[in-house]
Amino acid sequence: MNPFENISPKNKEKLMRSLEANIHTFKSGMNILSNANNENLLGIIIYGYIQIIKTDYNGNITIIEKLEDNSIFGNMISNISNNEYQVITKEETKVILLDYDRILNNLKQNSAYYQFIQNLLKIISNKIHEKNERIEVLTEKTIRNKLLKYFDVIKPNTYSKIIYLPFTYTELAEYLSVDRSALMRELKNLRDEGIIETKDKKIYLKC
Amino acid sequence: MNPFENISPKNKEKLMRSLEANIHTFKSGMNILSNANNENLLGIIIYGYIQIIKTDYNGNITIIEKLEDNSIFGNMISNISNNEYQVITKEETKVILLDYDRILNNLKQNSAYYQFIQNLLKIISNKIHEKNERIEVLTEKTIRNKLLKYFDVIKPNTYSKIIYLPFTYTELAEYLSVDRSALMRELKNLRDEGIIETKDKKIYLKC
DNA sequence: TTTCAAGTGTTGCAATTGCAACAAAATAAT
DNA sequence: ATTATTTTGTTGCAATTGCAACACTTGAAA
Repeated sequence: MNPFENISPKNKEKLMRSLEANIHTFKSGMNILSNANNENLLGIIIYGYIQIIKTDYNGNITIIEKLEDNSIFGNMISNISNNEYQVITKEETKVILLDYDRILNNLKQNSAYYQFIQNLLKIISNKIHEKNERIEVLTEKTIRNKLLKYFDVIKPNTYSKIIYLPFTYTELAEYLSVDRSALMRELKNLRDEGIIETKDKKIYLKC
Repeated sequence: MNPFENISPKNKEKLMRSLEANIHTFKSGMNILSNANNENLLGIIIYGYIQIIKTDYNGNITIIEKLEDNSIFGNMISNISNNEYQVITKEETKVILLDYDRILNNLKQNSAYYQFIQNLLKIISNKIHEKNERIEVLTEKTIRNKLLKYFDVIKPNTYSKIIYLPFTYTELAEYLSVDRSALMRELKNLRDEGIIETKDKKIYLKC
């Protein structure tokens, strides 16, 4: 969803000026926000592709989020409050950078501003929902149960039997936070036991 | 934080009327929202105590969230979209029930409404932050790393060496989604290796 | 004060998982 | 079209974990 939904281009410009927005274009491979750790930022991607990654003490990299056009990110919204996290452009990316506190405490109360706040609320509510789903999956104790819960969570409705993975299997292992080879093994077990069938990234639930 | 911060009692009443709020008082042990699964609800606790619990197919109960005065809950915000989840009062509890879609699409744009939206945004941002922290912890692969990451996440600042657990160890095992006895064993290992010291629910980090 | 429920602490054992190290297949880049 | 890189698929083995079954302690309720 676009954070500027139902806001005219003219009003958007005015709003951005009153919130003192900074617009930047970054080349691919740049580390955004590296020098802005103490500010409370909200970023909006106009176009491009960004990954929020985490580098732990061993140097292992985990992709936390992948963000495209119209996505929002920021200290409050994504987990980039400490320096293990980095916001990296993966191609040329244009972003609007806003001061989150200024958004929350803005005094100029016009309709474009309020529409903007409403839109943010919708987008963030949706983010919470996604995070709850991930927690639900991660809370399962075995890889098998993580997988089945994941299938359950992403299938379009209760009665769906077919799932199209939005991930590679490597990425799925990252999302479930399990070893990739162990994930492949468990998928094989599920196949052998006739619980699922797989064809590339298409999965049939047989129960 | 109170969702009605900076809103006068008078304006609060007016706002609640325009949003067609329902105010209910529930006795202890009631299952709120049991009959409202298809509506998109936002609840605000005026006073009382509520738990969001999850009952899985084996009948195991997990406490997802504990909510007290001024807390908010709802399909969009907490993960109560499917019927495995229940919102249970644990003592007499008074709540305001609002239609979330009505909040988001409200047309009566007055300052109390916008203050309310701003407050919700702050509260929800904070919730996201908490969920990100839980995901960070759950993503660690071993119990040891989950524990150390948890200590790192809840300690008041980078240089703190003392942690006061806000949980019983039983609840901590639930939060980390690991077997309780395995958690106790790992705590013992950490103690034996001189990495931590424990005294009831106080933990000293020795590194 | 006694009784009951909840939390803590421990252990052996089996099951699950991560790790390492491959080869083969599929994609992307030159 | 060829090369390089990423992804998939597999396996043995060691390490970690969950489970079950205890006893003991603490705290709340009767």
